[in-house]
Amino acid sequence: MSTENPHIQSLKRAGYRLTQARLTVLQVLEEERGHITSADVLAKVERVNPAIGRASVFRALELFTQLGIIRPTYISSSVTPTYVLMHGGHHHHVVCTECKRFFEFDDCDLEALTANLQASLDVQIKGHLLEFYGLCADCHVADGRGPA
Amino acid sequence: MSTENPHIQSLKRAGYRLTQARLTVLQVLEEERGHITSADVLAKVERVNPAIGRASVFRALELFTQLGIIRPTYISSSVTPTYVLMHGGHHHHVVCTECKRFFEFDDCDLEALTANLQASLDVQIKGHLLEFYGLCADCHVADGRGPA
DNA sequence: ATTTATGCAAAACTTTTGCATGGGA
DNA sequence: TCCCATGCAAAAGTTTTGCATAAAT
Repeated sequence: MSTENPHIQSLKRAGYRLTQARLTVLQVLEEERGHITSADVLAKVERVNPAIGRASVFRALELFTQLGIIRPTYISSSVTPTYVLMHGGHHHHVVCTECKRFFEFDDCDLEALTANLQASLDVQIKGHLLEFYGLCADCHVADGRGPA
Repeated sequence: MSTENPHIQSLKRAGYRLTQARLTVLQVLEEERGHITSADVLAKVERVNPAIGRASVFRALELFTQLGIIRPTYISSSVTPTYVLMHGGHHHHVVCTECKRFFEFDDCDLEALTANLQASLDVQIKGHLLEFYGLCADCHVADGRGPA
């Protein structure tokens, strides 16, 4: 992870220090291709550098969220949040509500809507979250749902 | 909350019993116009009917999520999930990341994208969640962010 | 009548906080 | 050197589970 890394730039630009804890959390997030839970981040950070404390991991996740480097989302019915690294501001999912698997896509074509909302509500929009829910190919074959 | 309530219909149709706990949680969710945290649901349910236990509230939230009646999401940098009732499949927000206020809108124009995804991924899409994040008029006036 | 769903209370986790100390800038 | 950020460990929350009982159908 070089110093030219855009997320590291975000940290520096905002005046935060480039500490071992923050850099390691960022490294773990970048090694993860999709979503990752806080528990997984904790485990992987510990594996990379056991000297880093849990609290610092949570503090980094919170800071990164504030800075827009990651976005916490829900992809399952569970209560454990997952984090996604924001690359270029676009990262979306189609989540199967049955098996919880998800598919990613980047193209969302929301520029017009964004411009519209900014004008009508007088807000500065910095990002968005778009998720579709439904049944994946495997699950929409036979789906009789009911009480266990 | 009448028996014709579509969410109650969903429960019945799926073969689940219409219990006090479930109906009360649903009532609380319907009284809430926007997002609500589990803690708030717990508190409001307790206010309406103190005889209902916490566990049942969580069980209801999980069941409703499975049935697509509500959707857990993240709207702040915190780690507490919030739940939104899904009305008619369209209900969106612009959330101010600073003051957490949010604005609603219904028009999202995602039909083309939906059709596209269904075809390319072979999924049956049943709904979607779209949220924009940014700064509201009050908050984008003076915002110098940085280390405390 | 049959079961499903419940309430309770304890257990299991997860996340946050306070504070003395270390490490970036 | 300065003071931001850390690690530690305990506290504070939150969510889940097991089980006997209540209450929907």
